Amino acid sequence: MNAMRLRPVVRTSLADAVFEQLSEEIVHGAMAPGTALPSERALCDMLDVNRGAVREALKRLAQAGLIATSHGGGTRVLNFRKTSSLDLLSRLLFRPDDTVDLDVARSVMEMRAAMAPDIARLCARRADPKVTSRLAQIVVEMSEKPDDLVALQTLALDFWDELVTGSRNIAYRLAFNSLRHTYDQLRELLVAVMGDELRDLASYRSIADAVRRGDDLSATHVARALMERGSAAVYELLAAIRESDQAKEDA
Amino acid sequence: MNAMRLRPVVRTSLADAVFEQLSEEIVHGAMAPGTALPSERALCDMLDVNRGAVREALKRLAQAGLIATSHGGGTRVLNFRKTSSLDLLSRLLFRPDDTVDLDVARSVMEMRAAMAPDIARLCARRADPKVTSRLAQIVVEMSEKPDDLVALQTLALDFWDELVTGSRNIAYRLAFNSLRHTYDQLRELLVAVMGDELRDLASYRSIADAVRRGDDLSATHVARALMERGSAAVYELLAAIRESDQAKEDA
DNA sequence: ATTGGTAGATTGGTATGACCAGTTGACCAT
DNA sequence: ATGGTCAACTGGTCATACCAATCTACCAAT
Repeated sequence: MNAMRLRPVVRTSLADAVFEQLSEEIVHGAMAPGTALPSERALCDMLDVNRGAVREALKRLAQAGLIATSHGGGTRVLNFRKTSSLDLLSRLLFRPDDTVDLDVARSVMEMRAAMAPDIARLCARRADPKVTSRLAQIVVEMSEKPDDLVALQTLALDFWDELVTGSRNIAYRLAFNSLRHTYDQLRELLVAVMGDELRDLASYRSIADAVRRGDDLSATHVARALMERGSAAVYELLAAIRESDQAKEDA
Repeated sequence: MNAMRLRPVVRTSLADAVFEQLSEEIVHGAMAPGTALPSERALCDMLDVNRGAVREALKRLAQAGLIATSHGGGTRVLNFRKTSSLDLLSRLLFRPDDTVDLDVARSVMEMRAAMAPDIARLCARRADPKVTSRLAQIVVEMSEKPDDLVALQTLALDFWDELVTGSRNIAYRLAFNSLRHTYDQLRELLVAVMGDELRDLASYRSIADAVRRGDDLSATHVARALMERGSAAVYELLAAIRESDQAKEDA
């Protein structure tokens, strides 16, 4: 009986908690680039933790491109739009009030739509038997549960994961990781509206076939069409949400 | 007189030095995912630094998606191909012997070629007067030094930076940062071979005009053609290097 | 008026040693 | 086979120094 469905308990270290607070403050609080952070010792007092925890958090912030420290000169906030990498995306997705930032969601959909056709193209050019058979297998699994949207969503993500692997492009590989991580936080919200894309088994099969044949043109075009279906639906949803938010604001 | 051309001296903190060593070991040494790292105390002995420095470095590695720590359970190496973000790209570009990893270089060129047309498209749809005037200004500056390839390269990067800003897509914005950072390390190597692209002032002007007019189709097509010119040249160079390496290996 | 020097306060960087808190595995009782 | 216990190990937290770079303000020399 799996009825109890338990989730792992989350333990958060102090350094991680400090990182969360400060990164939130930087990306969502209005800390202008160039602003000086409080000194490490001051942060210790404010947060009531020891200096080691603060320093570990600051190192992470620096690694994420959010701050820059200089020995003796203090710590400053950077313009993360210029210095951060894609992994920041998932932190930008939710606003402090836990609502979704629609611009971020739109950005993700746009980028995946641009990347997917090229990923399919490269995969068709370079894929090895291992990848093609994995793709075929995923298509089979999709065909076995044509009505389980949640399962289809997972399988579709695995499908794209495999395509990315087959594209042998490390930049796509790393970018995909960040996009997927961000998208994962939207899955529940999008699973229904993207139903048309997820149920389009013919397209997935067509891509898998094109990859097997090495037909990069076909893979590109089918992938583009597939992306456009899902994207269009999502853009409509985002527009609808935007309107409804607007209405609330007017009230 | 700027003849002496001095560069800032680099100071490296202990934590940063530890981070460099460990990350290098993980991405280029053959540390299989799942491998356990030595304990923090063991690393202190091996590296002859205090534990704080080690922990700060480990926090950075975890932030970069290279390792995962569990309280009491040790620290393990992750599969960075699945857990890292684009900012790892610049670390992958150079091999331990300081030669360029050609696959990484190719990946960067491929991704920029796929992103650029869509960035131009979105910018044309959304650009505001500030962006369009900045673009026009950059084109003017490019026209003023049509033979200074190094200057043109910088201006071209600024041009694309501005297009990315105008696209109002935060995902592109962050991805571009990482790609640019990686590309910057290749600038000297590529400036000559990409001369055709960099000197193609007509295309840059055409894109800037299309953006101003809001002509997204035109912006897309010109950008695609522009990218293809440079990419083709670079792919030829990479193939040539590969052959020459092969020849050396046979000798 | 500009340049260069100095001293003190402030800030980040390093070091040590201790203790808390989970994990693991071996051993044992049931 | 299951669950309990304990010792060893590993990461997490803490307090307290002290070193090293910087900033500021003030001062001296040119």
